[in-house]
Amino acid sequence: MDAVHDDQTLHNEPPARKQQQRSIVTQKKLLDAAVEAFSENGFKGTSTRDIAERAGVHHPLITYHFKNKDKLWRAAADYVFDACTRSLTNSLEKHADKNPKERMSALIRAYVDYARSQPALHKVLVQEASYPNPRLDWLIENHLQPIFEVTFGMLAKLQELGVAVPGNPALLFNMIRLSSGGLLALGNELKASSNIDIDDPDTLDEISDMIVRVFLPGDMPESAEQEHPS
Amino acid sequence: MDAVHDDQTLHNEPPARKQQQRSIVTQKKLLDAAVEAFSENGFKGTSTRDIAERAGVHHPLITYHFKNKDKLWRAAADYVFDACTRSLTNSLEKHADKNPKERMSALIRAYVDYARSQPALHKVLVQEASYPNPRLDWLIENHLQPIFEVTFGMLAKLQELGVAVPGNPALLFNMIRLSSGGLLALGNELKASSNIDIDDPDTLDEISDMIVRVFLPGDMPESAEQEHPS
DNA sequence: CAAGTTTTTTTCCAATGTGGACCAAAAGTC
DNA sequence: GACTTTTGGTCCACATTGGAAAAAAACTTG
Repeated sequence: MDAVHDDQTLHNEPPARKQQQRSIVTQKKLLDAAVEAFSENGFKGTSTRDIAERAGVHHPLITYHFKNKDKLWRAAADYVFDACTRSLTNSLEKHADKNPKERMSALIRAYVDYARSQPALHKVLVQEASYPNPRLDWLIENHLQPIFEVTFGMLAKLQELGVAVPGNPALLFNMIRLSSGGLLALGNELKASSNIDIDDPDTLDEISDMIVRVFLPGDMPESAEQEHPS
Repeated sequence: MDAVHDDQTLHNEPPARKQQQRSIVTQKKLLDAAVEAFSENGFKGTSTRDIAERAGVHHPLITYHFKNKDKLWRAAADYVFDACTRSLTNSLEKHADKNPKERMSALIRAYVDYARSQPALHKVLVQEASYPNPRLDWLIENHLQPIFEVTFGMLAKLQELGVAVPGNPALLFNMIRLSSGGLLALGNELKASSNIDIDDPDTLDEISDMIVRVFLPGDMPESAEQEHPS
């Protein structure tokens, strides 16, 4: 009777019957619309009706599928950040045999690509970090913290090797994150103010290349070139 | 009868009498409140009543002083961006006799300091750049374009001198801008996610130092050390 | 196909937020 | 003391808000 209690969203009671295909489609449409709307207008500035309209769906379906606005926001955040984490993890696995600099370069590239396909990643964060609020805490605990810790370590290692610029690795990490995510979130502005077109695939190459060149200027030392998969 | 027609806001008819002190105070209170509210919740997500409440002022005074919400937004943007431009211009004048690298370093420092005192600078931009809209165009034309052009030139020069990292100067400029402005806009998040406290004055030093170290890694060549004030 | 379940549609609501108008009182200016 | 600027208090017509409820439709499963 209530999709909120399905496996897809909450795990209370096992559904007597499996979720229908059209239900999955509506949920996805709603999530996409929610991400778009929330990233444009923030949590407070977005109405559930606006989301439903963007999704091309009757608005009471939000109540049906996600219970309420807050839970919809969380589902939308999961949707975006889980995909991001998957994409980053994927890159790490794919380049597990490469040296640390190449691994980090690939990670940056993966992040840039994802931020391009989903600029909401950065926008939602700026929106929620604007003032202390429970959604921000939730976001940090559930999505940011895990990725950050891994990346801090990688960066610190690269600093030891003389590849990454020295200084507080946390600061370094956030500068990298903001340079890439921010550029792609400001797409509309950059085109008009700086003649940068993030829709041009070459621009993406240019961005990730420059980030690597700027933040990881050193070459890998010979000794560490081959071993050190840890 | 209508403060909107005063010199302070629009320049239609000269006021028969000079603006009263308390009027200036309320305008300032409203502008501060507007900046805060707009940067937190975006244009759409902010109500004039919310602004009036933050300012501790009866909401019809907004109509009186600024005519409507849109004009209030523009006045608030002027308020923030004019101060920023003043601060940057000031830094440039103050270091007019220094060499290009030192001049740019000081400029970055001035920007970091201003972004700290007014995180709305960055937030408002991300808010408005979220989707094409007339306020964004207005912002670019009236506030961003002028500063950008000057800075592009300075950066290109520094690239020629081998001080700044090579690559599209516009991209470089925006990365610098995002690294600094973004870090300070994400203050709430950074404290919780990365243990970075932007309220600590040392952190500000650390940030501007790292930006210089990262984006302007080269030393000034001997030859250009002394001359080249142009 | 028929019973039972999931999903969607339609309609409704009560609350409150919306930007803005209006005018009388108060405070300031000349 | 005449006049103007600024503020306080009130009101409005209306749109939007998140959400409830019930009936209709679509689908699944036996």
